Amino acid sequence: MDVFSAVADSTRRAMLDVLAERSRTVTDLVTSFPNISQPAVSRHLKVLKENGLVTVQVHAQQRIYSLQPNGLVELDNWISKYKIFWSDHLDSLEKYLSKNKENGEQ
Amino acid sequence: MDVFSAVADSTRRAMLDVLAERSRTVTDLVTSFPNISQPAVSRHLKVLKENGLVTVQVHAQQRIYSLQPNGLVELDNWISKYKIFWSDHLDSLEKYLSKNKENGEQ
DNA sequence: TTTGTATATAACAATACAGTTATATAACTT
DNA sequence: AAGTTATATAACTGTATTGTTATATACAAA
Repeated sequence: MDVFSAVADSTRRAMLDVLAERSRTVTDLVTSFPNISQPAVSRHLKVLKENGLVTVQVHAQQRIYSLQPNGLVELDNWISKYKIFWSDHLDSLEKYLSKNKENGEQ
Repeated sequence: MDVFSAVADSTRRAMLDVLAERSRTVTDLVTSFPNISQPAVSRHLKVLKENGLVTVQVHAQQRIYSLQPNGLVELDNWISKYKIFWSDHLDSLEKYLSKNKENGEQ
């Protein structure tokens, strides 16, 4: 599975959100996601790890998962190829902003 | 299906690449993707359209598909939430670049 | 050294998804 | 009008993915 599919799952994206607050053990995450079982959480974490989205620190029996940017950078690089296609939109935004500035409107 | 799943499919990403070169009819795209059938192409285009990744212009019996940035902007916005997590990496890149500049490389 | 805690993996079921062929729709051509 | 071209949709199939429960592993605690 690649990083695109890794973030395609909404549960995994929610897990990234939780990990963005702070690092968590698997048990912490199981508590944060009462809808799904512990094995399901572990497997999601495996996918996230395999795609450079989280790292693990071993701490006795606990595994502490942390957000890692690598996978997201890969996604960002992919998107950047297409950014030229929304320069028009940005231009429009710039025009809109400068026009309103002239008019004294926020 | 959301925009994350829309770009999770490698064929759809390849279609975006082809459309990034220039707008195409469905038949053009079918030619560009000899591995898959015309109905498969049409369904991929439907997914891309539903997620703001392409637009369609009707031209007689032909449909001309063009890349549209909306869906990609949505993805970019999502990623931007996490960009703070790779500021360290960017710092490293800056250091790397400035170091090589000093050394007269590249 | 037995019991408990934390996590991962195996095996399986249900669902989602991408592919196919066949067919429908709609516009152009003759 | 009849045939052709361009695209979409329907129905179906195979595979992938997510979830489950049961179990294995590995360390900690008593």
